[in-house]
Amino acid sequence: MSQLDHKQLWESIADRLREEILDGHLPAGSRLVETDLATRFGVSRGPVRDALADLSRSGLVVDLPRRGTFVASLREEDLAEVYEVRRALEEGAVRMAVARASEEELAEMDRLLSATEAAYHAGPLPAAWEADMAFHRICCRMAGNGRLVELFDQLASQTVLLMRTALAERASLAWTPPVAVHRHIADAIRGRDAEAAVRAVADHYQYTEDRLAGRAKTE
Amino acid sequence: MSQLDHKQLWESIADRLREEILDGHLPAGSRLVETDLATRFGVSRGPVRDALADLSRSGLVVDLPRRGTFVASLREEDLAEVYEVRRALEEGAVRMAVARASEEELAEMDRLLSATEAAYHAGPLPAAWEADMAFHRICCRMAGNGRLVELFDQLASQTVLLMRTALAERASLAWTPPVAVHRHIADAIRGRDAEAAVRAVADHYQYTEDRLAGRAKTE
DNA sequence: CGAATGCTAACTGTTGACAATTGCCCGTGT
DNA sequence: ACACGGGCAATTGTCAACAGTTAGCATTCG
Repeated sequence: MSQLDHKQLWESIADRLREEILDGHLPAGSRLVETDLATRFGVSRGPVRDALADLSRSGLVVDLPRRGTFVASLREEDLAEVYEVRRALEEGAVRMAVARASEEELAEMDRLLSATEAAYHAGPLPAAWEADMAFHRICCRMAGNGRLVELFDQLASQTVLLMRTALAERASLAWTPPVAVHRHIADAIRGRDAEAAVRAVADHYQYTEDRLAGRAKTE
Repeated sequence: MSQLDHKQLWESIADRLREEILDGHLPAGSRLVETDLATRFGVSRGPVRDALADLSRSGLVVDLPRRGTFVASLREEDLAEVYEVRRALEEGAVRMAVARASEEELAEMDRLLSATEAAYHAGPLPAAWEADMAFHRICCRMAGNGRLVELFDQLASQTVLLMRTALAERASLAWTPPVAVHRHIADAIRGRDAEAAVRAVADHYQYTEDRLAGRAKTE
């Protein structure tokens, strides 16, 4: 594992920035000045530019030419877009997972499912959301399609940022992960029932979208 | 439209490189030396790096750290991956398109459909493939989801590169766009029948995958 | 007093150069 | 003849500097 520790400089920077954005340390709309970041990380502007380009690809920052890069401030229509694409992706993912999931992966899925329930009952919501996302991720990984996982990860980070910014504006958006629905998905995959799995994912997202739309209206 | 003609330098370079890769002028596996490209385009290495990073995001080139960037040489398993993700994405896309497609977009779709048939009957296959891809693209655009279109475009360029490299190795992979299946999809969208549209897309990709798998076996 | 214009400061896009690492080639030893 | 090791060229990663552009502010004119 000598080729793996050779992490490119801009990757480390991107990781740290991503972390600071997702944990709210860098609020949405913040301006990211290349020079400042360069001095802060003790490097030149080159790697910083690369890191920002990567974050821009992930949709965590927006890059206005000649004007600078800012932490993305995603709106509710973005939330809807992200969820729509995630639904399409995950419906396909579980169909593939039904055909390919290994026993180890199924066990891992069960473990994450229990973790979600535990976090849900324990109380602190952020932990539950993290577990929720991990469950969705394993669903995509079980599809055995690297490109699909990559796209999901992009959408996942956007979801996290979205939840944070949306939540900062309106606490009423807070939600609890639907563990019961997750279990439907898990059961369908374990039972190798493709149609049921797809339907379970569709229900899941239908529920989520309805919920968000409902909240938006009641506000 | 004074802000649109200010195309970033690296964008123009990326466009030209993408073109040369997709039309086969730069064969798969070619080494792309930053210095050479810089002198060739009359710019510095900076914009070239940005352009290569963008192409790397699209999956058209692979970037080995400290070793260089090469035109991606995609294999048959990559083809399978790309088609799987495209299927998932487009199934979702047509479901949204059924709910949102405007009359103008439907007309555009019909136009592209006719163009595909015309190109198919005219003879030159590359033109037919181009029309085929344009049809798929309008299906995604009708979904009214910018992120989805972006992801589709990435997968589309990979598909083109893939078809070219695969075809160079084995001429037996040549195929003709299934215009009849396209018409099924178009009819379902125009008829606002979501389930039929999804089924039509699924059939389309099932057909394509079977065909590719069959060819691979008979060879 | 408001709006338009010119100035200033700051930041990005781009450039050229330096340093570090990699792969290759050749010589040497077995 | 072949494997191994050292030196060399080539190429990337990184850095510092320059020039163009943009936003903000003061000034001036109507």
